[in-house]
Amino acid sequence: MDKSICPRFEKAITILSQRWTGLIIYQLLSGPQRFGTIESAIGVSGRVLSERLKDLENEGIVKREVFPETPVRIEYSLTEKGVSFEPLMKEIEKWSQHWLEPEEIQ
Amino acid sequence: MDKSICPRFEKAITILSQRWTGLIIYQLLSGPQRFGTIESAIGVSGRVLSERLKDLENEGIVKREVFPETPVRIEYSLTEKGVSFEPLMKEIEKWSQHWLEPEEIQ
DNA sequence: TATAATAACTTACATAAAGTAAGTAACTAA
DNA sequence: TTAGTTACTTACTTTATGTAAGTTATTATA
Repeated sequence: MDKSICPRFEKAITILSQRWTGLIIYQLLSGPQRFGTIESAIGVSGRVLSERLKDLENEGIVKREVFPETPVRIEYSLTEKGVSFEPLMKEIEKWSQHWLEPEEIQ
Repeated sequence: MDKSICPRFEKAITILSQRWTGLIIYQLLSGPQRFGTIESAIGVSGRVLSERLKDLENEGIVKREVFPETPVRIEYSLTEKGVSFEPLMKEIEKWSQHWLEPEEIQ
């Protein structure tokens, strides 16, 4: 190995390269959401979603808030650091609209 | 499932969420490179690199060129579609420099 | 009082993806 | 004839993810 890649860049792309992470952040950009909503919106399994949300919380990207109602309501939302992914997501959107044809997907 | 996410966006983020894909594209942005160079630059295993390069060729993102020297030289480079990832990579770089501290990385 | 419902997980197990290291092909140099 | 070089491929192991059932906590319903 001979890695000359900036470690900060590498860390960032490692976060985004984790399966589901990008979609979770993208989904939360539309506002705070519950576990089950994210799960069905992006089609991730509960097992992995649970794992990812913990990781993202540890990274300071996602915030978890408990509302002691019945049944309990838990909302996930983006921190400032999480919201800062917006320009990047816009770039992905822009790229996809320019370079991907609807018919050639899948 | 209830997916209301734009399929083009989803496809784009699926490409980027594949482990190593982003780093391979980033690495090739600095110019055409050989298999072994990419392998050691980003630290991916040959087995997976081989797989990813084929995928990226099929997506029209990477181009493979054979030079019949001895030993044979094969160069991988980005197509126009591949180069178009540059602004996106710049955004990742920008984000990482703003939001990641060097000391907190691994 | 017992049962059911709901949300957010967690656990156990199965399948898929990625890592490791040895092997192959094609060619030249020693 | 043997060794070296590059770009892979193959067989096998380890890790990640998917699936589906189970758990916890709380209230509503029969």
